[in-house]
Amino acid sequence: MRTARGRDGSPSMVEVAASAGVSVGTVSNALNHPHRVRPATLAKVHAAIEQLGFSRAENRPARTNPSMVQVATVAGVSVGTVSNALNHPEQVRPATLARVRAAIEQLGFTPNANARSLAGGESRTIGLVVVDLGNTLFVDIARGAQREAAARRESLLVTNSDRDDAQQDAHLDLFESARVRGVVLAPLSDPFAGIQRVRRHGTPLVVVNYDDGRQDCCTVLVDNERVGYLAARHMIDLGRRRLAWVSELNDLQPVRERQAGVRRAVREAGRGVDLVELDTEGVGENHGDHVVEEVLALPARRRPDALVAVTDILGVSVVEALQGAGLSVPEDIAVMGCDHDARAWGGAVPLTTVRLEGEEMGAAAVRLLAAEVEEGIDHVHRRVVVQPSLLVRESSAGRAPR
Amino acid sequence: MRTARGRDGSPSMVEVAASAGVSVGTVSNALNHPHRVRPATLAKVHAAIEQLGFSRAENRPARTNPSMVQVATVAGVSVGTVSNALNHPEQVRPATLARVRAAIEQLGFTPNANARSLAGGESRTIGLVVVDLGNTLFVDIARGAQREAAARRESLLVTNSDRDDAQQDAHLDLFESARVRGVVLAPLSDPFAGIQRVRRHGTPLVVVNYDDGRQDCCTVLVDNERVGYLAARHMIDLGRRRLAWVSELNDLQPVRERQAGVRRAVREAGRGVDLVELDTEGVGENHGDHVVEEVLALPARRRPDALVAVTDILGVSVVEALQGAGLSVPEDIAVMGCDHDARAWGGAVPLTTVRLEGEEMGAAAVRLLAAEVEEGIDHVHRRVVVQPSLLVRESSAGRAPR
DNA sequence: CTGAAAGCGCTTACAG
DNA sequence: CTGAAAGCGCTTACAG
Repeated sequence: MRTARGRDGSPSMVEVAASAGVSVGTVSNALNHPHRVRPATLAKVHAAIEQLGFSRAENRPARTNPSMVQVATVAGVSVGTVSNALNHPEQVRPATLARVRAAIEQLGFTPNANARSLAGGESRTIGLVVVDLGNTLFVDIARGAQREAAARRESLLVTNSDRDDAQQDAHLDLFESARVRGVVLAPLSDPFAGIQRVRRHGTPLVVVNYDDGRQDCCTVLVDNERVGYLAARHMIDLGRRRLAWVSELNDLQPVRERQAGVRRAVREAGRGVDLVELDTEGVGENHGDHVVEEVLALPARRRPDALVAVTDILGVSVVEALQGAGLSVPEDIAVMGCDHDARAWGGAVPLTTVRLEGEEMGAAAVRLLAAEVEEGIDHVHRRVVVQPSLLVRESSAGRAPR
Repeated sequence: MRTARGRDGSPSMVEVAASAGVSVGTVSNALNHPHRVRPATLAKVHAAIEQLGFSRAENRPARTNPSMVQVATVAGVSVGTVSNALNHPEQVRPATLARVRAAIEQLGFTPNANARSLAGGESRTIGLVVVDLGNTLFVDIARGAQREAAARRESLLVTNSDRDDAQQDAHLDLFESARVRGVVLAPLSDPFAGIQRVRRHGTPLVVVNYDDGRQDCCTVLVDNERVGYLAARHMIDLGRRRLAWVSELNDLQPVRERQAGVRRAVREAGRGVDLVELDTEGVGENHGDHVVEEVLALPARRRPDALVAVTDILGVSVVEALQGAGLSVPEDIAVMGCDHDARAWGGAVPLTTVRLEGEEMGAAAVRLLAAEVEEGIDHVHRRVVVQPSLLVRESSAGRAPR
């Protein structure tokens, strides 16, 4: 078993505690708040400290990183050569390189990125400000951005604005003051102000998942029209003929676009396929109930045989309400959602959905950022539209034969 | 409507596109890949560019942040005074302060945090390395850490190691090279190597959600024994008498501890309450089926009336399997999970669970880090155990009367 | 291939 | 209360 020793081999508090026959917490108190410890115990602890030669100073070394000057001294070269060994090793004689690397290893040298960025005038980190890490889509975006950044030998730093505009601004400023190479923003609402905030400094910026229609910066978007189209088309392909679009009727861009896609699929299908649009007055976990009442109130021949919900959360809610009313899914009514939201994965009937490909979105954002950095003054903002994909599960297609 | 103009009022590509009657993409192509654009269109775009006085250089200003020297010049003071205005405003005469602030505002000055950290020798950002952002617990931890950091006027930067030790190491090094004030690590597995990696530089470090038993650093832990105890105790309080512990039988610390808590609750309940322990051979989405078969195979008088699953994911799986077998939850058998995992929120029957209080854990970690920074050489590592709490929902208590 | 020196944008004693 | 100057730890031309 490894024992808990300081790097110089001095005993740790764990060993003191063991030797004194008390808990580590008691040792801590004995050192910091001796009045909280009974005199007898205090004596035992001090005896153990004495015996083991324990010293707090050795136990927790002061924070100190060796600098390039020290590396240079140990290696017997100049600071410039250490820098070259780090950044342009091909320009350094192999023997020298070896000496420098040995010194780096020996001292445990970790370059100071702040000094590096200051002197070199560039940073290799990208900042990602995300509206809600509780939503799977944004975790996927972060994952994809991370992957693409790593492939380009850049680091990704994430920040969660948690649906708060003030935090979002603070995080944009944070990355600006860190002089990151660029910022990816997945905003809560119209990011106009945020964009200005970043761009007035000329910092490259990519906005993800929000189309402000202005093209002030590069953008990565979901083709939401296609989300709706894929969903409705799937139901039609399964032979369903009376579709219902289940959504809150609001003006949010993604909602409108998905609805348009559903309508197009129904239109393309021609006669024989109908569409009814049902308002849930909300997209929360319980908003399925209301819609299901509406569905059941319809005369049998007009009752839909397929429900497409605007989100997975809503879709799950609808499935539950249907089952609660004694209907079976998908036999009586097929149901699906949109988003591929992990919070909807636990349902009684696995929900068919349209997946948004967050990882691809995150990766595309980092690629756009890299392009903007490379192209410099010649850069022209682009928009990338990531295509969603259908994910068929039981709520539409039924249980696969085993 | 706001129009998309550069900060100097020059026209944007959007306006060029509108004026030429083409899409923004076409303008982009006309500028960057003229051969892709038909000559007639090209002419229209160039005419519009001519007419509007559009210039790419103005459209995307080169990246340039004003420095304190420029602020000082505009304000008519020295650089040191600007610095004081920023960091020790109480030491600056009000009139001077106002001039400096006006200059900062006018120039859009954002201090360079790298230079600041280098000169001042300290940073106000904390790094959080998290094992899996897809798991709600860690998102909650990040949220709590963020909140506590903000309250202390520090920034939190998050990194997702995505269950990959190599990434975890890379992220620890990243934060080390950024000379952050301290690091919070929620590790995948035994973090011994990672801890050494950070601590050899004396960087403050707090480990969350992993008890390595060595006390080399401050730690924030869940009381997993109590997780199990609360769960079993809840079932017993509801009048259930034949409990089953449903879990993969493995040696993971949290699993062992939760099991111990369940046993203690049953023991305390005395005669009349039994416990059977069922092995799921996995904790995935489908591992409930196997256990339910086992349950149904038991003679009626030994069949459990309450199942406690080690995780929510498993709990949801168990509920589904029971319902699939025609049993009702909680009437025939009450079920609950542990973790309060958002991925289990969509189930047909809302799952009773024991919540891990991730936000509190994240906040506690930042507090420990702050204490370590303040106490310096006198710091002694502490461990904070965060108490879980019971969250009662339908799967154990049934539907609340409406 | 290597070294000496300037400079990145700040903060912090220290004078005044 | 304000300014001049040193220095944080690097990178980058420029000499040699």
